[in-house]
Amino acid sequence: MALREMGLMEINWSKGCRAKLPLSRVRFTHHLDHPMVLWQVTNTSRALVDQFTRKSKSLYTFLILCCRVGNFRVEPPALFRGRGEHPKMGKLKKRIWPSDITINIGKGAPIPECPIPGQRWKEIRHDNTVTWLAFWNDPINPKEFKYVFLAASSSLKGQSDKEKYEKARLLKDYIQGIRAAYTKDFASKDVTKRQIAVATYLIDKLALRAGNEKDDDEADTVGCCTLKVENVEPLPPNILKFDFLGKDSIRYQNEVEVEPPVFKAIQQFRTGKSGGDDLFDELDTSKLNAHLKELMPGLTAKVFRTYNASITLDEMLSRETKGGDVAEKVVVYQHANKEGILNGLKTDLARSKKGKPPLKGADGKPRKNLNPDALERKIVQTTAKVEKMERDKETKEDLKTVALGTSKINYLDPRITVAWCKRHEVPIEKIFNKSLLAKFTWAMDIDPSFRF
DNA sequence: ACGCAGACTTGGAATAATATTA
DNA sequence: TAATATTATTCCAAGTCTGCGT
Repeated sequence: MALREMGLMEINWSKGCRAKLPLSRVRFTHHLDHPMVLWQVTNTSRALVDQFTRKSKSLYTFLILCCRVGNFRVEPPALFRGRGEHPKMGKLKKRIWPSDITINIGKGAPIPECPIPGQRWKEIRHDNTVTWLAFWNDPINPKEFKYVFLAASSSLKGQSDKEKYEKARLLKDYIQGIRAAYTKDFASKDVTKRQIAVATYLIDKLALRAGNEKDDDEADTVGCCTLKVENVEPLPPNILKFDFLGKDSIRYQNEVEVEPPVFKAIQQFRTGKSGGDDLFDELDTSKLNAHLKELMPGLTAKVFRTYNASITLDEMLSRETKGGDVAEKVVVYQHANKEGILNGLKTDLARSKKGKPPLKGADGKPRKNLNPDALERKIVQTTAKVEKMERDKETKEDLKTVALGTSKINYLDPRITVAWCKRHEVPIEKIFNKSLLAKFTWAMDIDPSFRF
């Protein structure tokens, strides 16, 4: 790939050039094993780089990674909100000072001046095995870290995004075997094996998250491995009724028909336990992922979400695109996208649009008292709004009520979309907005025949 | 095996920008 | 032209997963 496409530019770092660079915008680093200058790109700076590139005659000494930084501001002091019933809600999030911040720059690079007189950085590191530019401890939970990373549009992020989708594509070659294996293990004599099999099935079929252990000072939410007995109710003959708070304290409620052996296994995992006990008492995410890794190199629980969302989009697009003009094809895409979400990630992406996480305060304090008139008006207004939404939902087949963006960003291989656009002569700008286009630069030159 | 530090992705809510309607 | 609706962007919380020391 050409340097330029990777967001890289080689420049001559001779004396003449040095004076012209807006040094206030320049950060030195050494990612990608090159001595390199990190540069927040603006039109002016891009023009300058072009100028240097043209003029330079002697040997290059530096690479400029011409890309944006993601979050370059520390979070200001505030009251911590948290989501759901968070034990630390309302805690003061204190100010971050330079003396809290560790920065990561190239060896021998000039240390950026500390913006507050009389203070200094906590630490200067020279670690080119990581991608962060700076970090500090989270003032709410000092055991955790906040980082400054590159923006999603950077080549570094693009590369790992691509790797993520390549891994999901690899799962295609293994999925049949994996499904056959776990189906067989539903009835295994070994409890651990049986639990692994059922958990993998739920992750695959329902797109549940892995479910790491959580501390007591975090909101009480669960994922697959941390499901409790009370979260999964077996309704004979073979329905499982799920009800739990997942990521971001979003409620997951779903009744699904499952294979009889799965139903039987769940019943058996529940026996002799009380509601608050772990359903999968033999399991945690590291055991589960260790097992998945034996089935496919690099396989972990989250890969299933990516795989299932992307494969669904790919299949739907190829099945449903017949003819029609660009506008009609865009509708086909939106529809496929929506179905993809509903089939694969219905669990929370779509659901989250409707219900709110329970935020009930301890005292259920009512909001500011409105006078009855205002209240009345508000109710009428809201009711009208709801009615309008109902109508829209029907007439537009619910297309607009599902946010298509979210899954596009994280779960759907952009090459599926780009290739489909090329095959059907739909301008990619009809599908991706500006930041998605920037984020998915790496996918734009894909062959039209690409299939996930 | 296990716990924990560390680094990275995911995702909803708030806010800002832009388009549409009255 | 102002009010309102829609879409894009920012913010930062909350997950996943790895690797390391014991």
